[in-house]
Amino acid sequence: MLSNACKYAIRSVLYLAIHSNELKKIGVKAITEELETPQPFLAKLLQQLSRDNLVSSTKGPNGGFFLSDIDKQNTIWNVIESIDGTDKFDNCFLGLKKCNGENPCPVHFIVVPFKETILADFRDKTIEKYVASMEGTRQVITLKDLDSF
Amino acid sequence: MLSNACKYAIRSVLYLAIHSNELKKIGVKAITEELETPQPFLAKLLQQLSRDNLVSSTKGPNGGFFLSDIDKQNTIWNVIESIDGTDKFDNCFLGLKKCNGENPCPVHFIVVPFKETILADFRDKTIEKYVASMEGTRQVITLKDLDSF
DNA sequence: TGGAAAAAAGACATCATTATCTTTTTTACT
DNA sequence: AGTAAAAAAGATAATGATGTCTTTTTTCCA
Ligand code: FES
Ligand code: FES
Repeated sequence: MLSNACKYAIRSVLYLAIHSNELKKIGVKAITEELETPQPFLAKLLQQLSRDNLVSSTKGPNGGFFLSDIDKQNTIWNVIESIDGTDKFDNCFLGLKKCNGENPCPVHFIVVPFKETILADFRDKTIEKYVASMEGTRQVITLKDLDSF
Repeated sequence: MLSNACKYAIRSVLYLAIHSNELKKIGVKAITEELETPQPFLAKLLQQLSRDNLVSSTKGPNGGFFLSDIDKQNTIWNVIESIDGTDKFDNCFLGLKKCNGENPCPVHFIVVPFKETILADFRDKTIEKYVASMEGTRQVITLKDLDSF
């Protein structure tokens, strides 16, 4: 469904939402250590997210990445748009040209409710709200931050 | 989720289940035209399925692929095992090392019910039953076979 | 003002998936 | 027996995703 790149990106954004702010920036190195992702690869992804104004960054000593309050008003969906594009969400699970209820493949009516649920989650919640709801249910984005809340 | 290869394979098997039998074999060319898949690529996949006894075939004039009654007792899950392997079904949707309810990622409780539903569908229904239930609900595996039932 | 820290940018390398091409084997039919 | 049809097998190519390396730019701080 999502590429590795996109998974890394989403977890990075959530990580930054939880652990960073304008006053506490985090370097690529620290992020990759936490998320256990390849370092230069994640750097590229963060550059991309930065270009699309989904994360903020400053160069130089004590620089690093962080999420501003404005950044936190974006959604996971925006991250997916930036890294993977969202086309694939329209594809049929079994590879039919079109996914629709008129000519449904055998798993269509299993897949669509799932897709709608997760899509609503990604599209309608801001990063800020996303993180808030994670705290409530003790969900994690890295095994290392089990005790972060 | 599934690779293109696996999607092609699943649709081929279902296609053969519907349209072929010991007396009516179908060549690669005809199948690829129906399913709109790359011809030599699908040939490879059918070879693989044949090696794993998921489809039957005969060489020579009037030869081709078909599903025997025994073949129809297999499942979609067997096809996935043969082409993609089933490891990825255990992976976390957001790329965590492990997917489990103790350290769930933010979408874990959305993904798991879907996975269980579709997995049950793939694992517990024989191809034969699968096709039978398709007929009931007018589901398709190619836009071309809308009028096949 | 010089040096170091960090992101940004660009070029390059590796790998798996996807796809094609060619040759061989089997088999039916004349 | 000879020929043609079809799958089987093996070699090769193209593509995109993944990952790395090097250089440049920006910025802080001493
Ligand atoms: S038609 Fe296949 S998932 Fe909708
Ligand atoms: S932990 Fe992510 S899907 Fe289960």
